[in-house]
Amino acid sequence: MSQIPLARRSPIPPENCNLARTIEIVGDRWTLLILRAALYGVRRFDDFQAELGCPRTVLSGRLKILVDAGLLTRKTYKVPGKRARPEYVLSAMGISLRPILIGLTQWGDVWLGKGEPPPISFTRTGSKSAIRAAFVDHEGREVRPDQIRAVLRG
Amino acid sequence: MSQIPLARRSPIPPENCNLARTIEIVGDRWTLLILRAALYGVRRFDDFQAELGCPRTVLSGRLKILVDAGLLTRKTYKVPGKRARPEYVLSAMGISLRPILIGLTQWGDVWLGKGEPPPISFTRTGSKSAIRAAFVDHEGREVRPDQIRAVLRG
DNA sequence: ACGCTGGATTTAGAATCCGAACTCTTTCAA
DNA sequence: TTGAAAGAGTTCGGATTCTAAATCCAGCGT
Repeated sequence: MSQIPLARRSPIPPENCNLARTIEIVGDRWTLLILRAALYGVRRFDDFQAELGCPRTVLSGRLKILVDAGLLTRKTYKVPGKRARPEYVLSAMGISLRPILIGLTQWGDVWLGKGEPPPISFTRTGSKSAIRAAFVDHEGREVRPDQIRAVLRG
Repeated sequence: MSQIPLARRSPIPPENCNLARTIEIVGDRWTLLILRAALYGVRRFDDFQAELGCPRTVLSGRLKILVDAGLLTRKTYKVPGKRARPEYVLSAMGISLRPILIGLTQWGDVWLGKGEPPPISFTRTGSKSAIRAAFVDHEGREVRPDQIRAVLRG
């Protein structure tokens, strides 16, 4: 079934791979859920907390990490008649994770959705048919998974 | 900068979302690295361990989770003159995560690669130019990020 | 019988997680 | 002027989970 030939080691040690550095940042339960919420427009501490139901200590720590890493920007907002408060807004760096989050969602729809239609799907503006995360070449044409080749630098 | 309008909650509670179920499985440091190695062809316990440098207890537990979830299949291999051993081979379910791993890698290349060219890149078979993660419509044509709309079921 | 090898569990200590309560500051209302 | 409310955290034990290292176990070759 698997077309992947046996290997004892990967061609690139994980710690040299940018994937590992990425996982350092987003590779945990809460962080990905925080980013999901942020992509839907959630920005405030208590809103994140109500959304995730995670301990406030953990949320506070994760937000700090995401700000330090540059995925979130800490700004100040002020509702008239209320005191100024911080809000956590996605940076371009954070927004660019959107295809991956949607890709993960769609993977879950396919493999974990128990026959039910997915609760949320994505379309092009003004169209009805669904879009999906995929790979494209430099001209914007889809590259199917079996056409993908890895190329080592060297 | 952010075009995302403020929201107090996401339109779908995380626990109903297939993304959350996905994150339950792959949302930790080691699991994603295990899948990375598996996609490169690593299959055996000690090879995974040497590759990741993670505690054997953790590896053993994670492999069990991935087998139970259906991403890995536990098979038996036998080198003549040695005893039979289990090996952990990606199922179709596991292999279909490859685009996401590649997407994460490329995200890291862009945002975390310190000016260096990425150690590994991806192309279409027989081509030289790089591919990238994006969205496509049902005909395989790219949809730009600002054209994406989320549609709720109901 | 003995050691080797690869897969996996045991153990003890460190780090992390969790929930609940508490702090701090400004604003509004009595 | 006193006090309650709101939002964003921090503090605090106790429960999990992680880590590293040692150990166990089964079959193979000698």
